[in-house]
Amino acid sequence: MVLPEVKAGKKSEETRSRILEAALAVFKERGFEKATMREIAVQAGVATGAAYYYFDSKDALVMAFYERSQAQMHPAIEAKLDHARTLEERLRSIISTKFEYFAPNRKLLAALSSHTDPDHPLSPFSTETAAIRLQDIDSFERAAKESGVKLPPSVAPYLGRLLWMYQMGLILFWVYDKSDSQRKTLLLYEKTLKMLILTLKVAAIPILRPLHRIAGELLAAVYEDG
Amino acid sequence: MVLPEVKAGKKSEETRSRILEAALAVFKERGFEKATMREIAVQAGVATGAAYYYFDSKDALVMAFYERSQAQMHPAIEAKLDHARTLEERLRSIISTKFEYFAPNRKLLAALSSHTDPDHPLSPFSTETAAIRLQDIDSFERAAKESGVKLPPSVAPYLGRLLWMYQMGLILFWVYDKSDSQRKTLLLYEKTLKMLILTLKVAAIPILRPLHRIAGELLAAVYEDG
DNA sequence: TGTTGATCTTGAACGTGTTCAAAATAATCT
DNA sequence: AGATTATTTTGAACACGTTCAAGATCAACA
Repeated sequence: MVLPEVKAGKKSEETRSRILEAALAVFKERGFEKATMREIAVQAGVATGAAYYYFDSKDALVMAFYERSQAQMHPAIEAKLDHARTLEERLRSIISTKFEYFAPNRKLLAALSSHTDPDHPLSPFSTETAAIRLQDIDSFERAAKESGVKLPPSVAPYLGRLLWMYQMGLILFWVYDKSDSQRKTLLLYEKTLKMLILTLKVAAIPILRPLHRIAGELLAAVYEDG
Repeated sequence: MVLPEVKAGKKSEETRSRILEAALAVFKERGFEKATMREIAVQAGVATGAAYYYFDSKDALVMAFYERSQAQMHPAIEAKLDHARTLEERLRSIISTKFEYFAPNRKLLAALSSHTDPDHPLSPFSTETAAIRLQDIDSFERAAKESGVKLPPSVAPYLGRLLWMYQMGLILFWVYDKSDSQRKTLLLYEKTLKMLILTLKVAAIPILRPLHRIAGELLAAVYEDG
């Protein structure tokens, strides 16, 4: 018995993607929570159980969307990173790509960011989303490294993860931003990015040394194994 | 028709609290998600529907626990604030009280912090939890004000809310902290508190002026109405 | 082609949170 | 007390996500 996802089959693959498309359509119409598996199945022209033959759960449908998104975004991000110069430009390459790509499905993204529990499959911190997360963190690491930003060795190793966290916070804010056209998020994005760059610039002044030391100790301990 | 919560009745009040106690017991035994309303009702010696006569939903049971906790913690916190001197001591008064009080129910707290959606009743950002949140923010404001910390007027008005956010982050980390005895949280608490105090101390140096300006603009815009 | 085994499809059934009409009980009024 | 109203209690029923045994379809091979 071969797992359906792995199989190269044609008909099967078509049914699977018909179910996924139906799901995304129903999610868009009703929102994730109000969407029912029965309606998704009907929309896809299959029995309820069929959806579960191709996807483990309702959550798994969102996960499939997330994985597909990442597969499309990641190469685009890597390409943009090639042509960016400053750290600011690099960070913008990553973050803006995500905003633009997810914009049509901003509300569906809530299903992916609404869970803080690292054990929940859809949490940004779960093992299920680990592959995507690590890929993203890599991009941030590359952005930082190649832009030649200088940081004390006690915090430098964590910069990729910290920048990923920063971006996650922006996205979270965005998902629930009720201001027109999410203008508050745009503001948060612009201002915090400026602050970040500025902070890195002044980070080297001697009076901030003790802060670096404590931050380094903290990061080492918190990230020690997980 | 008088709402049952408002009524001063004796028998009724007793049933209500028996249901709440049963709920907390079952939550503790099975965890919030695996606990069923039917088991809670049985444990309380009532029919399933009775739980819904006294509480709007399963979530509402957690909310009742949260409100009861706050009713007990808030006076304790205010009292401790009377005897604290430095800002650090004041912040410790608030935060440590919460950790100590919630420790026996740490995992149940996950039901309260697992939702980032401000529209979810149990979210720390929801209108349902607003009363508790505002009370807490008041404590932080008082702590900051009375300790005479000097901040530029562009960011000073937001200090209470920012400190509340900081504490919320600590609690969130704590709830999911899998290290033995949550030692990572303790570390995060100690180090970040030191960093916070240190940051406020050096905040006045001229080179950081631009950061204050941007931060002020950001906070004003983000908090403009909500 | 007929047979066998893998793949796919079905829809009934389960346990869940929740609702609600009906019944039981308590409180109030005449 | 008796009647009337308000409060409390019940448990069956609903819609949901999910499971699964049974059947239908397809692929490979003799």
